[in-house]
Amino acid sequence: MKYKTLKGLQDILPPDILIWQHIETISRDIFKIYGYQEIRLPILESTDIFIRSIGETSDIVEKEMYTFQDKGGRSITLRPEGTASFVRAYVEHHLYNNAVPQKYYYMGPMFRYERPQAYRYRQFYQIGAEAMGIEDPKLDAELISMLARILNGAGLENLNFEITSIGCKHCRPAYKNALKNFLQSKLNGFCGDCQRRFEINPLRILDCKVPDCIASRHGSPPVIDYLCEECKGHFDGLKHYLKMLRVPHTINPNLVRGLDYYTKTAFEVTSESLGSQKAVAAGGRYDGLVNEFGGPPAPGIGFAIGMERIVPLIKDSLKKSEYPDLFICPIGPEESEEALILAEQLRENGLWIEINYDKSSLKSQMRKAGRLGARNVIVLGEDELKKREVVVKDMMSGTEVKTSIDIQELIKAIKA
RNA sequence: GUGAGUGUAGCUCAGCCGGUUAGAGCAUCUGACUGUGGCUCAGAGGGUCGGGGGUUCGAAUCCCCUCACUCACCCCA
Repeated sequence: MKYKTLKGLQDILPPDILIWQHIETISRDIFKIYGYQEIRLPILESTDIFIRSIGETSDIVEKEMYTFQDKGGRSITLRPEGTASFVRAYVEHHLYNNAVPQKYYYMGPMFRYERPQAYRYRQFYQIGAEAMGIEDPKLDAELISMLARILNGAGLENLNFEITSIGCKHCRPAYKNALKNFLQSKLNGFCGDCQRRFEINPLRILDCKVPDCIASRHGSPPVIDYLCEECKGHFDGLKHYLKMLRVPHTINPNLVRGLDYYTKTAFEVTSESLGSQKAVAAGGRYDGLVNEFGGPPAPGIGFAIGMERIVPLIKDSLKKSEYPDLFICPIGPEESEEALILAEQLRENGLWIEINYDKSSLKSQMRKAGRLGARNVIVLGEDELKKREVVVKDMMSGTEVKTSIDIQELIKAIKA
């Protein structure tokens, strides 16, 4: 085969697309009742937008971005995530001047140059939400509740909601130091990756799955003990409100985010039904990012759902296609033209009509109608045109009803 | 970037201790039934056996290289 999709990219075809549409519809419905409005952002951005927000030493920036030069010599990057572009737009259009909270959602493709794997693609789709301008943890709780509502509404079950607080620019450095002090002496007991992490991002050691590392880090100081007054209060508030709203969740102090801009609240939703890439959605608060982009010190919080990771968790029963209301079998060339006209007239009334285009035996036309799953069939022959009468055959029951060739009469017979 | 596994028809796969023209099921198309589908039966189309090289009288089968896909590490939605 000569041409195929690039590595890590995929075509999404029927009937799978029906599940995608289902998820999108549910999401839009729920965003609406929470007051989130859609925004559409460019897929390309200036490279420094991502470096600035995601962090220079993050894996995404270091080795996963699709970056190239445009014809003007500018460095351009296909967005690896949505929040950076969103914040750029938020500042660029002064959206912070709108009444708070400002709430937006988006759906679209993201790109990361990674080795493809189950549920991990180089072009992948996210549904994201961002809520701006409110610091109160009630908003955090509400956002997480909305996320739960979307995922449950889409038909997902057995999800784990994990939350934590990773502190802010005031308390995180102290924690990082405490953690490094604790790990320093035991460094030899850790895997090579963790030894590297010790320098780059020691928090990530908490997330390592190597048994020796889990043992070696046992007894390490939890982030939560190092939160400053403000962060602690915020986290306590979040826990309280989540409980109040009955959003099932667990506290996971080892939860680590790969992006630099997160502050305070961080959360992740996982499913045990997936492979090793089991995070179906994740998000957190980013109170410093807008300011970083040249806007006012506006707080923000958001999440992103990974489409490819929730699609396989949704029942195949939703893949049931719809079927044509009527298939028209013309017998000769004259009838064939008549069928073309009749089909258009019926479509005016919102019916899905299929006709047979080439000349083939009635047998073969019927077979085609059956294969398409057409609800009804009519045969157009010399007799029918002469008498202006057709027989509408119900393909499920096999029953036949004689009807005059009149649009309203036909519709009545088809819908019966 | 690292490791392992898999590449034969549109799909799922058999064939792989080398041996004529490479098979099955499903799917597609046609006919039996000149104007009525599904069931049944008969038939047809569809293959560079991932690609290249080597061993051999002879390679889908054995060896080497390569490419692609898959899963896992890493990382993350």
